[in-house]
Amino acid sequence: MSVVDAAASVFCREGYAGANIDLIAAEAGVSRQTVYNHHGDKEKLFVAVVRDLTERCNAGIFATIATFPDQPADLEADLVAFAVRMNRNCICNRDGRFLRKLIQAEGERYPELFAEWREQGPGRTWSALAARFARLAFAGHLSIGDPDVAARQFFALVNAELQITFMLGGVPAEEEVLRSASNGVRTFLSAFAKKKSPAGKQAMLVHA
Amino acid sequence: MSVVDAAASVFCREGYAGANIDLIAAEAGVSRQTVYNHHGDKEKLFVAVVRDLTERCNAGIFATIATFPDQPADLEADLVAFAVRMNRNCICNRDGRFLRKLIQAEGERYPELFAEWREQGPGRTWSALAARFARLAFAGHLSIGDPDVAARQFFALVNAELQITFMLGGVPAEEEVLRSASNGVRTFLSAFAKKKSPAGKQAMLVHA
DNA sequence: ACAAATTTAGACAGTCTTGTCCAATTCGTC
DNA sequence: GACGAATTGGACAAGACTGTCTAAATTTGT
Repeated sequence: MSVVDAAASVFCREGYAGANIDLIAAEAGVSRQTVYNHHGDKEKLFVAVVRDLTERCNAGIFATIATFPDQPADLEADLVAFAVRMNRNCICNRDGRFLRKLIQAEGERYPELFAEWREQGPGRTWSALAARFARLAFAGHLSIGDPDVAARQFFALVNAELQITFMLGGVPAEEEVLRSASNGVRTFLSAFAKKKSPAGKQAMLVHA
Repeated sequence: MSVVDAAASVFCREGYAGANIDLIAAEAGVSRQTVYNHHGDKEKLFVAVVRDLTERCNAGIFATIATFPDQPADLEADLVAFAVRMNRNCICNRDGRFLRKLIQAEGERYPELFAEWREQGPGRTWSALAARFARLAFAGHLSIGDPDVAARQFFALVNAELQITFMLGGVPAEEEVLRSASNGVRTFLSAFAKKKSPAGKQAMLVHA
């Protein structure tokens, strides 16, 4: 395991103040001196950890958004599958859990660092996701007022039942993720499903 | 400020490991020795802080749930007002923010303590809230499948736009809270509003 | 006003951590 | 195999923190 990875693990488990460099070095399988050679001091190492996690998480999120169902065969099933993918690959995986915890625990102590995360991360991923929902709406699959609001509500709904597990740093079981996503998507579609008014146009666009 | 209140503040700001007793004593306006006389050691003090916050937060949440609109004059407006009350009095206030942060940061280190919180807190408040939604549905105001799911989704929706602010430990502005609640309730009612099939019964029950 | 209880300031030992220095060893590359 | 670069282990000083102790000061109840 690389030094940065080991540091991420220890910073998350022990907090910034509680993390000690000896433990990080041991977990990385290198000597303490090597840690200092590579990263200067504890604070620089921490910054490197957050930047690394941010980058990897963003890459994962964008890759997953690329799998958003633009031409859904079965809209409900496709959205559930998308939500589960997002959870598994971005939210519940190692990087996602670590980054979330570091933001929550140390965000206030490093305003500029986490402002950077906010721009690079949520600032970009939310609009990308909103754009996909806007496209679904434009194609006649959904009836959406504000795509940004819809994207945030989609996310909130499919994670609604996992909040407490996330709070305690746990990893929800596969079936919990699926259940939360299924319930969330059902409610989401109840609220945003295309009204059946111009049924012909809807059916046409579905198969366009 | 009491010792426990000062300790809550410092534990939240600095993390458990980073919190030092001198600072807590200074913030509480007492000597360090008094802190030790009252609470034994750092770990006992931390446990006292979490129990205190849990108790106060639960009291606030139950008090707010008691204001749930059972006989709504204007269902949408009443639910928005309820959500705003819940946010202001339980989620965004000092105790709520502190307890959330301590759970996120130290939950894994004290499994039994936070298991206790989970039983006393979410375990009871969620069913209380679900019961109120079940009552609304029974009275014909909503069309709900599973009240527990609906309660969690309601909560998720009205907080959907505040997640990032919460993550960074900030306090959303009053207008943000209102906007998130309004958007959330609108979507919630789009999904769960009573279908207009037995309109007579619905109207009758509304004024019963 | 007096006695008991509590609080206070300060000193203290013991432990831990950070970050540096250095000599010896290992590694990568030619 | 040889040479330069990187890594290692260990020692080290400086500082911080916890938890204890004690004697003096202050508050409290009566």
